[in-house]
Amino acid sequence: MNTVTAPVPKTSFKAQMLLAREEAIVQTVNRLLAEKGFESMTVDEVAASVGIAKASLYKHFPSKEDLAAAAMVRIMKRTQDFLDSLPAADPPMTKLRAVVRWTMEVQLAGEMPSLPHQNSTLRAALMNNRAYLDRLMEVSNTLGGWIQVAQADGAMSSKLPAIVVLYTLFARACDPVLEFLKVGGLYSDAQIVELVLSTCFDGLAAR
Amino acid sequence: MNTVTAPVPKTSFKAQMLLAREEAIVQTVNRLLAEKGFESMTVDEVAASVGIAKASLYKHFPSKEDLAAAAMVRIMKRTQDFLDSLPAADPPMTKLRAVVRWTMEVQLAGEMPSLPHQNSTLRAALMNNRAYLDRLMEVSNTLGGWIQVAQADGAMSSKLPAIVVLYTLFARACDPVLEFLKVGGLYSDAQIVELVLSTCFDGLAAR
DNA sequence: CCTACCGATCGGTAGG
DNA sequence: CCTACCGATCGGTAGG
Repeated sequence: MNTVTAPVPKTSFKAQMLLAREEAIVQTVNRLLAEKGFESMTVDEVAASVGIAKASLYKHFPSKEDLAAAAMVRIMKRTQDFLDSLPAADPPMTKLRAVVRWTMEVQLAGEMPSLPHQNSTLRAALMNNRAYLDRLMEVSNTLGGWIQVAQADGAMSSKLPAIVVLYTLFARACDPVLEFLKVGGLYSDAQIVELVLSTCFDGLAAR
Repeated sequence: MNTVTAPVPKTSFKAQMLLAREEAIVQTVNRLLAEKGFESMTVDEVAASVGIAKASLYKHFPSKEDLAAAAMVRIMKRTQDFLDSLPAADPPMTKLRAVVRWTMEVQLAGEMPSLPHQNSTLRAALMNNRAYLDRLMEVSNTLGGWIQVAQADGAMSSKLPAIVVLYTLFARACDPVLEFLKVGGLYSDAQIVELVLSTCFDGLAAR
């Protein structure tokens, strides 16, 4: 029994330490991407913030792009976890509002990595990253299903193609209006979320 | 007469050459800012694209930030010119839709410099740039007036503070949804503009 | 011997 | 206006 079970916690402990360190790294990268974006974030900064040597960082991730991609995979996982946590019985429109509200709260908390710019090296790296694409597809499929049902039951506008609605929901996760309003200081975070949520779902025109 | 008029075209010619060069520089910077953003745009790239030496660039603009600020001032001027060109008799809501449509067309044409990120050196430079702040204020005041009238006459939702509406309109100028839909290739530029315009003014919820 | 990690420095390139 | 070049800092990796 000892000869069988003894090595297990040994390797498990090592692997656990490794994973804990990687989680700390990715969490730091996530925060820095939210604060300053991919181009302005430096690898030295990441290492210093985690409290390890830069060379140690490269033992875990082979490049700066891979570092950022891991953070993008993490936020996609968190998003999917949130989607899975929503009551299945809720109307699709309620769930869609809930996820947009959640992404805005994440952004206001400084935990939403900003999308890479069009001609970024990160963009190209993400488009070749299977783990990221799989997660993105998973979230898109879940949201896409809800959008179609919401349009079918009349809660959501049927004038708009589902893909346009999907992109619009994604874009709200990095809407600069949230930051502008926060800097303005006139409204609380909760008020900002509800205001932008209203512009998104109800529109600017009077109803 | 000659002694009076002769020197005028001489200095005017020199100044005209200077201004023409500066306009060429700023136009190039504007395009590059739209393509890749401030952090990824290099000064060497601007010089090469304009067709002058990098050192010559610094004869006109003292820093990379000033180069970018000149492009931001230029787009603000273009925006104000467009606002002034709108028929004064048009309802405010019509004019607000027109300006959002115009900014989207500019973005799709690759001529809308993307907003600097939160913790960018450019952001700080712009906040200390009188010319930029004056232009921004001018555009904001014009739009702000129209928003108030549109809310008073019932065309625009009165639930939303005017400042939220103003920021939302500004944010549409750099909405990533346009680029995503363009990359998707399913819709023409004109269709993309009308679709996103609908999400902005009518919202995602059915009416 | 291995792993994990460090101080120091690599080749290139940024803004100026 | 250009060629040449700087202090610094970038992403990434050497040896120990």
